[in-house]
Amino acid sequence: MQSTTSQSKLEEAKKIFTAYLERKELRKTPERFAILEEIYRRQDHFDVESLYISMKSKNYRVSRATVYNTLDLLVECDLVTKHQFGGNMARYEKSYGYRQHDHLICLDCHQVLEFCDPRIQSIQNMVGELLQFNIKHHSLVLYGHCQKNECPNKKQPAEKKNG
Amino acid sequence: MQSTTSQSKLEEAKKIFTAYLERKELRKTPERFAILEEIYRRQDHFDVESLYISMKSKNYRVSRATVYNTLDLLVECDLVTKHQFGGNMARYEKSYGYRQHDHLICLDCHQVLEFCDPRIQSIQNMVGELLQFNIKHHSLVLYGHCQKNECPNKKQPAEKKNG
DNA sequence: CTCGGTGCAAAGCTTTTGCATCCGC
DNA sequence: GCGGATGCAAAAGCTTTGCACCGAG
Repeated sequence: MQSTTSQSKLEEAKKIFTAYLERKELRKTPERFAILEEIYRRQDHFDVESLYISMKSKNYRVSRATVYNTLDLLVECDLVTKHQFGGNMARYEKSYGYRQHDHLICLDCHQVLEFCDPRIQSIQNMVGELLQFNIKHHSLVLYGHCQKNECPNKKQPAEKKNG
Repeated sequence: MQSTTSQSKLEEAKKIFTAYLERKELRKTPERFAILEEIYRRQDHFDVESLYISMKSKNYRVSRATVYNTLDLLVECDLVTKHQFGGNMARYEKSYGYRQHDHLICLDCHQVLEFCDPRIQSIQNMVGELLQFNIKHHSLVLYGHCQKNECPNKKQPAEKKNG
């Protein structure tokens, strides 16, 4: 049962993006749609540079400026989500047709896992009510040590003083 | 009943920092303690530049390099917490003797509010158990529109198409 | 044809690094 | 006095901006 395949999500996303561009009276340039396609082909939490590189490596002629500009548009129409996972560089992921989720990041190998918990929505509602905020979105990230063998710091570094 | 005043928190923090420096065999330089004091005097969620500027304006001779270096040490011994609230620049706040809390940020005026909810701890525990992670800390930030009069975008811009 | 969008490179900002000097231990 | 820590400035890394050209409407 794949009622919504990766491909159909891309098609839906294109329609949404088109409608958004029309509503804002922005131009439907090939670069904008190429970037949207590249993003929906990806599965990871990517940064701007890696998206730029992967388009360049396919001989697509784009500039970083356009990638940044288009990402802003895609974030604004909710087709892409932007994250600040702690480094100095933003990370992005496609978000149309994917369940709302939060993230878990390994402090050692930096892998990113996803999880869902309905309580976050309740907290969001409750706090918004309590503090009189009209909450639009949230960011929850848990940081810890994973237990994979590939992970560089698998064994907890046991508090060594000077021996 | 102010069993722990702001002043006594600073004193406690100094002891913890001293112990930490000794344990790590690092030097107890005046700059390090001056930075700790300045941080514990502050009440806001500050960035490096504003901490640096406020020390400079008091004619204290410090460099950004030392501020960055010391902040790393303070974060490592849990006297200061580092946040990435979405911009490209990190924000910090003192954390010794203050209750664990999360943040709510106005998308318009960027004010930062704090709130507590015990359910976050449960989520953290549950997810760590489920995904086999040894979770060390988390970051939950809610973004929304506040309802203060001072706020620049007080009135919600009602989806205007073209007229 | 218009003027918004693009590519490229330069500039901007935050953070890190190199090196001579300084001072805690 | 030794070697870690500091101050300063230069460099690095991510993002934004300026400008001439291009192409969507």
